Amino acid sequence: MRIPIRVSLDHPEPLYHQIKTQLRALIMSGQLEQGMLLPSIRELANDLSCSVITIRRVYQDLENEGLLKTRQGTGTFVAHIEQDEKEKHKLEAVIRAMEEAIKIARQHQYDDEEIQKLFIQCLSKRERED
Amino acid sequence: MRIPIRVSLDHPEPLYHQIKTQLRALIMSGQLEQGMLLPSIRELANDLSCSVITIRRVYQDLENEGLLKTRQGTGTFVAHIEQDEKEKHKLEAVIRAMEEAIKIARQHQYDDEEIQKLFIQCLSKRERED
DNA sequence: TATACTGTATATATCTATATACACAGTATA
DNA sequence: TATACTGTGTATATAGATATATACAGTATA
Repeated sequence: MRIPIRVSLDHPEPLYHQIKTQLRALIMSGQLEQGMLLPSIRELANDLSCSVITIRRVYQDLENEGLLKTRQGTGTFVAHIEQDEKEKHKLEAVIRAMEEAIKIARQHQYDDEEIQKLFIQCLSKRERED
Repeated sequence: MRIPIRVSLDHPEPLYHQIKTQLRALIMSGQLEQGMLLPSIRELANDLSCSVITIRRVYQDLENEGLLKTRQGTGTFVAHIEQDEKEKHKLEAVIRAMEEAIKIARQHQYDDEEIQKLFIQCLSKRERED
């Protein structure tokens, strides 16, 4: 299976962090099921055009968080996570992102009415992913 | 004058980039007027509990963008920027932040209706800044 | 038991952030 | 008008984080 992760190099956020955040989202949202075998570090590194070491760091970090199980020579698997924990993570991640957007809008002196209007515009013009 | 900039160390975004983005917002939103003398690099570094070099990099980067003018021995000043350019930057920055939030919400399998509802909730519960 | 796949460890380059020492501009005052 | 002082930005050297290539070790299986 091909993992739908997108990274951007001109982003200020470190590469390993972008990948880690997106992979965590895929697991916590249930798009990757418990027990599933992930692509090998080499395969994913090749997909994302980055180094094997970067992917390894991501897998290792997520294993330390309890989201993955890795066995040398065999591969890396999605661990079991309680449904409660998944729901909690999802909501927190989304709210954090929204509060960040609101913070930036307010920094630019937009008032709440304008912010809401702009957001609904952004939401309705759905762009395609290629 | 004290510049209202907030940084967080546990953020994945580099320090100089956080500061640069916020200072740019203050200039582009008109909160810092043309010709205004900014705090010295030492003063701002002390305010934000970071190194003088980090602030220097921010001032230098923004000077290269044409937002600041700096004179050795004298200080760093806000440059003149066309109103059109300011408006353009403001809108782009805010829309970028909102699209990022929407992207994350969709990654977590929220549908547009839920996203809008959550956003309005976040917007209405205005938290105080200390 | 080859061999081709997994993850792992070591060494190197670049980016981020810092401390320290230096050079330039303005101002008070002897 | 010298001169000392305080403020400004600037340059060099160092430590840590991030990303890489390359070589190493464990596991499955033909």
